Amino acid sequence: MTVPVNDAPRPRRDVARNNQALLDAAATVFARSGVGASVREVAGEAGVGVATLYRHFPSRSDLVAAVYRHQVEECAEAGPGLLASSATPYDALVAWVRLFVDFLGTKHGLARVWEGDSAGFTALHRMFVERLVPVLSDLLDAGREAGQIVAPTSAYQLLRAIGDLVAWTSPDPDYDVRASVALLVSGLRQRPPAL
Amino acid sequence: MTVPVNDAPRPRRDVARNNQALLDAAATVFARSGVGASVREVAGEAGVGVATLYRHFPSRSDLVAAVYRHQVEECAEAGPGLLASSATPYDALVAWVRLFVDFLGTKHGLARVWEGDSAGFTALHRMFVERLVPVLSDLLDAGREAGQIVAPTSAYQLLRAIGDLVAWTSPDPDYDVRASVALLVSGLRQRPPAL
Amino acid sequence: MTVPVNDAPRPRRDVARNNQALLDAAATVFARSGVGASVREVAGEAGVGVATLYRHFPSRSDLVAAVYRHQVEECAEAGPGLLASSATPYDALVAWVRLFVDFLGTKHGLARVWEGDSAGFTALHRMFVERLVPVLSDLLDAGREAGQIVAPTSAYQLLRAIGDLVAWTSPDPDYDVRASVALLVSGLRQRPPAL
Amino acid sequence: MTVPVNDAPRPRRDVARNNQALLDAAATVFARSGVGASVREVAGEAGVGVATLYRHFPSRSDLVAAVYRHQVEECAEAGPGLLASSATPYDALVAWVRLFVDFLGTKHGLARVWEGDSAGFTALHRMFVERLVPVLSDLLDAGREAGQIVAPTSAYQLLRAIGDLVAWTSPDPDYDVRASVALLVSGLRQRPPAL
DNA sequence: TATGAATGAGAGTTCATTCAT
DNA sequence: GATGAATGAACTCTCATTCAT
Repeated sequence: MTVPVNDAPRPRRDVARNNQALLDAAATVFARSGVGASVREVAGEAGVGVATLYRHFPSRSDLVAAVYRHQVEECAEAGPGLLASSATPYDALVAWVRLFVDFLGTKHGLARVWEGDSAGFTALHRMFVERLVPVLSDLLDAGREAGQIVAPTSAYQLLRAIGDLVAWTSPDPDYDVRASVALLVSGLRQRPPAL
Repeated sequence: MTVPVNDAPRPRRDVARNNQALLDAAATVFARSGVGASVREVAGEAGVGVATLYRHFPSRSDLVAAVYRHQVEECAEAGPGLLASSATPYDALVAWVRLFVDFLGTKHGLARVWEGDSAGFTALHRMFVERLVPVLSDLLDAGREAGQIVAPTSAYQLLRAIGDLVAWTSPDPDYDVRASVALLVSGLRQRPPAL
Repeated sequence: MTVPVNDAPRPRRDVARNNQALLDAAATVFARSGVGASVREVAGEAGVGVATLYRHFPSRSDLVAAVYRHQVEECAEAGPGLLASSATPYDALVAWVRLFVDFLGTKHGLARVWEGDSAGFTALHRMFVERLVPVLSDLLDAGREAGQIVAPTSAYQLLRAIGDLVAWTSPDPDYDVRASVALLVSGLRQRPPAL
Repeated sequence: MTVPVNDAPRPRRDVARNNQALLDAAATVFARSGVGASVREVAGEAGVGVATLYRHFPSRSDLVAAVYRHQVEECAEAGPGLLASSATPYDALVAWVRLFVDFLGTKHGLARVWEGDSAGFTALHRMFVERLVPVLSDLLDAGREAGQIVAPTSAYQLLRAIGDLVAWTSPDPDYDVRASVALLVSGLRQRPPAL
């Protein structure tokens, strides 16, 4: 009798190590030079050859998505809990947006997530839509049901607005991104003007 | 024999012509390919050599600023009139924002205006601050005096938020920039949540 | 305890299997993508790792030679028979050339056999010279003895000419390699012009 | 009255100089490393940057064609004269082939001219067909009319056969390309065997 | 003054070969 | 013995900017 313990042999030690090194390096480099950083810079930071980077992440899209996957997941998973533990749905929404802003806050150039696939952001774009939109949608629904939210804004629309606001963050002492996001969220409480 | 009548002689005819041709070309190209368009594309569109472009506008910053100067002026000048002709200061603010959004609407990649001088946007940045911030400031003050605006948002803060929202516009049928801006403006009517 | 019965123990079953798989794969791949095909393609076709390929055939030269060894042998062995069964030595020569052309016909890029070892063809080159030149030499001698061949062309010279003609075959509907070879062989029947 | 001396202003001195330097360099490098040599090698040999090479010759095809244009022209132009000055059409053919072989003789890797456009030889291929085929065709026709040539070989077919024979020339003391070509041409004098 | 050719660094990507597992 | 991940040099091509004409 044959007992296939595991179809896929466990990954080699060094492969896993490199993979992690690449993710760490990419995170560092992306934070430093923006998401458009050169592949060489990332590989160099990780201490591996460029081809190794290509082996692990065939397209830039894959790398970008991989780098942010964990954080996207955390964001997505936090939604229901916040809804349960907050005083009101609107409070939950605010709390979740805070989380999302914290996540995006340190990344440069992440606004380009929204540009179709022009720059290799398709995978991350999809992750955002697939994981985050439903979560935010639930929060908005709850807020609407409670009468706290009246603006007819879709989850995607709001997510993207926040994203655009936060993602191109540049160090400007006279500008407070979080205040802008707060303004935006605050706008949900009433009918917005026609523009 | 040459007699320099004047220290700053009026510019030669062809120089002026080239200058205008370059501005027109840049406007066209920026609208088509974004502000990051290649210098060759602009020079080619204007029908002049690249070096001519460099002579007229030593840095990209200068070119970008020159291209948008007129429109920035128009925006700035429209402020007082709107305040006078609108039913309420808030209405005037909304109307002015509409103008501003219209202005930014057709440019691609203008978000970079806010990135210090990283991509040569310093001059435009300064124009925005010098001409537009005071105008928007007046509008906000009026709204506040009328009790219509309560959020403690500075003119610069608001300008930049709108800019970030509008400028990275990519053709996404599921996203409506103006709706996001409306949300933001609507948020001015009450105290925003702490974030 | 290990008792080495034999200095050269017969190869392990799987080793032999891999060897054959590699040869088959190489034949397939060479026919499809040319002799310059990537090592990964060959290894992949064989279903083994690249390093296995390198173990079996340390240099590309070895692989190429091994792949064509059988066919070279067949060609070599057919010579005497043709001489015996053909009406005239010249007919035998033509028949043998046909065989040789058939052999080369399906391989791409085999002209490089003649480039010293630049691309790893030394081993195959040697096989050609050692096995085929004598056979062709006999055919030429017979033809000469019968008075059918008068051009002072050596076997190596002729072999190589045919090889160059046939081997760089590219799919060109306006070109018929066999016709060129026929022309060449036909030239043997008289003194060629000085060139 | 306007007298347009020349619509296109005469090329700048340095441009012409660079152009020539590039052609010379390419000729040198092609002779040394083959036609597949890297663009950097050519640019380096010419003492210019790679981009300069790209400006002058946008595709490899253009460079290759330019390098050999003069010689192709000479070959083409020599045809009629040879026909007039030779004792017989066949002698003229032989003389012309000699010229052609001289031309191809020093180039490495020129066999690839015949590979469709796979490697950037399209332009040269076209030159060969357009300029040389008609010339060779006339020679063959004359030979046929004189009864000296009987093989039903087209000019293109013959040109290509010679090309394949000559072009992959590698330094092999035991092999004489010219002898092979002589054999081929000699074959034209009678019906070739079926192959 | 206007031109566009020259520059050279840097981008992404591929591949034969080696080496740790 | 077999594996396939890692390597790093090589490739083509592009661009903002400078400089000779």
